[in-house]
Amino acid sequence: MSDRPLPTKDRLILSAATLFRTRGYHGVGLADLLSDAKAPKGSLYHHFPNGKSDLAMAAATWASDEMLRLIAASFDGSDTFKDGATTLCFKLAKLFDITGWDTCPIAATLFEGPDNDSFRSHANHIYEGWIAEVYDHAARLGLSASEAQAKSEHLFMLIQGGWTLARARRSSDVIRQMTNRL
Amino acid sequence: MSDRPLPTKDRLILSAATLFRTRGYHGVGLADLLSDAKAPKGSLYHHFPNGKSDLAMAAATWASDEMLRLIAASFDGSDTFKDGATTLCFKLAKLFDITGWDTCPIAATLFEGPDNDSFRSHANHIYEGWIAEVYDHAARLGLSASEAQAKSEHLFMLIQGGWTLARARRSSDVIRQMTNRL
DNA sequence: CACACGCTGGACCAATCGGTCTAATCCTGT
DNA sequence: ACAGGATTAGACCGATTGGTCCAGCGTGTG
Repeated sequence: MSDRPLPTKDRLILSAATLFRTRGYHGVGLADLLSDAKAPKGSLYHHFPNGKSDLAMAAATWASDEMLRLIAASFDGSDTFKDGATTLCFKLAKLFDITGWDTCPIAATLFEGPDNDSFRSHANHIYEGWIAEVYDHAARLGLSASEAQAKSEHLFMLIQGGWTLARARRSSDVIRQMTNRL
Repeated sequence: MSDRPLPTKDRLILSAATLFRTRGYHGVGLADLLSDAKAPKGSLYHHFPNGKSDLAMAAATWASDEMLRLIAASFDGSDTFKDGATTLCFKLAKLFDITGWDTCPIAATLFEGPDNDSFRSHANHIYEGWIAEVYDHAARLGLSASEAQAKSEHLFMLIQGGWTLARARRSSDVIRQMTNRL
C-alpha cells in the first residue's frame, strides 16, 4: 500500500482501510497505521482532529464508495436483475482472491469502536446506501417496489454471509456458487 | 452474567463469550474480563496456560455448542426443511432481541486474533459444524445430498448476513422476514 | 496430623496504547 | 523576498495492555 505521490491524508485513509479490515479496529495501533502510511503522528491529528476514530470513519466511507462503484459497474451493463447480481458476485469473488480473506471493511472498522453509537449508525447508513444502490438498479430493471426491496436486502445478506464463509474456508467458491440461489 | 455457584473456569468462559461478541477480541482487555468474571489473574493462567488466546478458543467453542443446540431444537420438531429453518430464524431473532445487537460470536472472537491461522481454522471448523448439523436434518427430511448441501450453506449465509444487517439497524425484523426467501 | 496439590490473590513488569504539544519546515499568495 | 497559514516531525505523557511469578489458601488423601 501507500504509493508515494498520494497526499498524506489519502495515504492514511488507504492504510487505515487496509489494516482495519484485516485486523479490526482495536487490532491496529497508531504505530502500525503511521508506519504503513509513512506519516508522522502530527499529520494524523492535523487531518483527523479526533484521531483514530475520525480516521476509521473516513476509511469506512472510502471503502463504501468503492463498493458503490462496484455495484454500479456490475449492474450498468446488465439487462436483468439476476445478471447484475451475478456479475457483482463474480467481481466480489475476484476481489476476495486478490485482497485475500479479509472481513467486510465496514463491520471490521465500525462494529467495535469506542463511541459505539455513532459508529454503528454510520455503519447502518453505509449498508442502507449499498442496499439502496442495488434497489435502484432493481427498480430500473423492472422489479416492483416490494420485490426490489426484498431482493436487494436478500443479496446484501448473501454477500455478507458468503464473504464470511469464504474467509473461514479461504476460498471464494461459495461466493460464486451462491449465484444459483438468487 | 457470572452467577456465583459456577466454577471459575466456566465463569471465565461465559464472560469471555459475552464480552468478545460485543466488543471483539482486541476490544476486551484482561482487566475487563477478570472483573466481569470475578476471577483473579492467577486463575486465568491456571486454567488457560496460553492466556487470552486459549480463553478465546474455549469461548468460541462454548458459543458454538449453544448454536448447535439451537439448530437441533429447531429442526427436531419440524416435518419439513423449510419449517425447521423458519423456526431457527425465529429463535435467532428472539435471541437477538434478548442479547441485543452483538456480532456473531465466532467472527468477533476468532477473526482478529494474533495467531491468525489457528484461530481461522478453528472458526472454519465451527462453521462447518453448523452447516453439517443443518445438512443432517435436511437429509433426514428428504432432501437430496446436493440440495441439502446447497440449502444448508444458503441458510448459513442468510443468517450470518441477516444478523449483521439486523445489528446495524438495531432491529431483528430482517431475520424474521428472510424466512420468505428460503 | 501432615503433606500435596489444585486453585486463588495480587504485586509487579516491560511494552504498547492513544493522545498532546511545540518547534521546525513547507508551500502559497502577494 | 517575505509573510503566514498549512503541514510535518517526533519527543513526551499517563494509562492500559497481556503476561509472569510466587506466596498463600482450602481441601482431600495418606
